[in-house]
Amino acid sequence: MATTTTHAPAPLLHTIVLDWYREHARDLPWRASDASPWAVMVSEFMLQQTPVKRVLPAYQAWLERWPTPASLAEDAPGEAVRMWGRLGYPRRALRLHAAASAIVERHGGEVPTEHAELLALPGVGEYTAAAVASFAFRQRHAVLDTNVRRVFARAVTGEEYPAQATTAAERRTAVELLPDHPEVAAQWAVGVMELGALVCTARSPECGGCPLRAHCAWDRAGRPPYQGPARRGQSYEGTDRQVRGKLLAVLREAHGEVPQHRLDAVWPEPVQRSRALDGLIIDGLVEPVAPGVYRLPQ
DNA sequence: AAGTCGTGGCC
DNA sequence: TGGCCAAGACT
Repeated sequence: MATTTTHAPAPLLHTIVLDWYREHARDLPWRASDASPWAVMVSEFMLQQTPVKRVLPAYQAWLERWPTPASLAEDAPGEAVRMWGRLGYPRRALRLHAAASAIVERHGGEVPTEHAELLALPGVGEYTAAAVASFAFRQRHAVLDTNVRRVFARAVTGEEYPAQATTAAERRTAVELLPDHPEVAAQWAVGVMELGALVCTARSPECGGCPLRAHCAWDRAGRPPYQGPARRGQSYEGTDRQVRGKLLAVLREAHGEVPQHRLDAVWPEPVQRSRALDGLIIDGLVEPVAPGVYRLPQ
């Protein structure tokens, strides 16, 4: 099947994005030339669904305490959960700790360089494996995060937002547009992401400052609003997630064992409270030490 | 494959 | 105000 190319020649797009990135890229610590692969991996875990601004201080503190996978693996998983603080989705802390252990066990303490090996680590999915391989090891991979998907949806497909789940067509676009040379591909990947983060944003894109405007299908079509199915929201008030958050906050700040009554105090409804606590235990975020006594996992 | 999983900031 | 969104992974 022949590939239909409706966008500008790829090499032109590459030049535009690389030039724009060189001029406008944020100075983020995990992009520094001396950032280790481990540092890049830590940043990617933290950036899964958490904004850059909130990640920055946590990232610095984390790497000061655990500058290598081995140093984290030697500590208790509960310490990782505590250091995670209020970044949200604390299972990521547990998975990062498990990934560090796997790196020690399977890779001699060095972050693996192969995409497949990265993908096999706990908490590392398609995106994170590609991101670490690209950003830390300067390899050629299609890096499809929410920013890149949005830029492609607009510039290539002419739609305001991508579909809920990543489609095969999106992967084809990403691969088709990937520069041949690995180092150029790595710069392209981070450049498109940055463009999505700073200019081609979800709510109020600044098309006036977009280097791709002349080549953007969505802009050419008059920037029609999103037509697809309603994107499901993330309700939070009154959910188990909220209760879990409150319970875990108590355990994080306790530095030791916590009696039942202190957990009971955070949520009045006993059935939901109990269900939330059970969920935390099942997830390994909380450890029961005796009847009615809990702590972070050791 | 649609749901679940935290937290905070923005308009 | 409250819904929407933020470098996803997992089941």
